[in-house]
Amino acid sequence: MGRAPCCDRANVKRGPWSPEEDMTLKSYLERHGTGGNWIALPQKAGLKRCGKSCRLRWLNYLRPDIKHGGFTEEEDIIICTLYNKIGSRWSVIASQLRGRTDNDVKNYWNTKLKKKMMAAQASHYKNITSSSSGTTTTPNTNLIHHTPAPASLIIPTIKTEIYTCDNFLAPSNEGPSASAPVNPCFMFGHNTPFPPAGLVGPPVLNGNAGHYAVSPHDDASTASSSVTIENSSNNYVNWSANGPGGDDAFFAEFFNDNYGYQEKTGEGAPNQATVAANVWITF
DNA sequence: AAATTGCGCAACCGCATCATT
DNA sequence: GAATGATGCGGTTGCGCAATT
Repeated sequence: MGRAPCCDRANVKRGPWSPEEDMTLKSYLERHGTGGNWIALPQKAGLKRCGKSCRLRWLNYLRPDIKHGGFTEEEDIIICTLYNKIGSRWSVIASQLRGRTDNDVKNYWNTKLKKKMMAAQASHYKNITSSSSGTTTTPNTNLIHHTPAPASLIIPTIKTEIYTCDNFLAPSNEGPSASAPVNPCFMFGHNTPFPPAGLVGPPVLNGNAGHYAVSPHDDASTASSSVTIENSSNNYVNWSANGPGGDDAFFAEFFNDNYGYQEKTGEGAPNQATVAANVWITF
């Protein structure tokens, strides 16, 4: 047996609210407040509506200081950022935007912003592929895209993903695994197309170590370089290049040339490049 | 001009969580 | 601790309008 409905559907009005109903509800709430009980409110206010419907109407439409439409670029960024971070928790996202309701943000995302973001992604990907050598390559959906993000829509990705060198195992060696982290097919996998579309290379993989990235100048038999991409509020790329022939300079140059990362200078930040803008990652 | 399609938005539904008894 | 009721939330639906055919 299902749960009993919150109100008698046969005796409540449904569908769009009339201006008279709006006025009745608004004036009642302004005079008495909710009284802590939405279920009893419609009867007290003289409305033939379900309490839940009254609550929704008030929160999404009648409440003072509600804004409708006209989302700004700044709001777009906040929504995208938070959606990346926490997913579809619209009430939390809406709470960060003055005058916006969860319903409004949800509708805006589903009807406009999602498409806008996807179009921006597609455009950015197209730019990358069109600037490559002209050979046709299969789009790599795990490719990591880097700045600059499309000027019209910067998508700050807050999702924290830390990849260590072990995440770059070659598909041919390891095969897909449900529990394995997403292989970004960066530039260190065995038998993965390299360079990825639009990028130049090649660093080569140390075949013995299997998991490690090494520069073309490293001694592949002994070097054990690794790269960590930390994509969070303190976006940066880390690398280490240990062992004989380990080539820090190569990685510094590689990230600078291909992604616009600027190597940090000074003590305390060796082997680390800060990202000039936000990192944009497609999974 | 009429029919069709697509879009935006308000509202509804049902489940999850919280509060009270 | 269990049962019950109220509230909050996210997914979905359906209507009205505009654009397109």
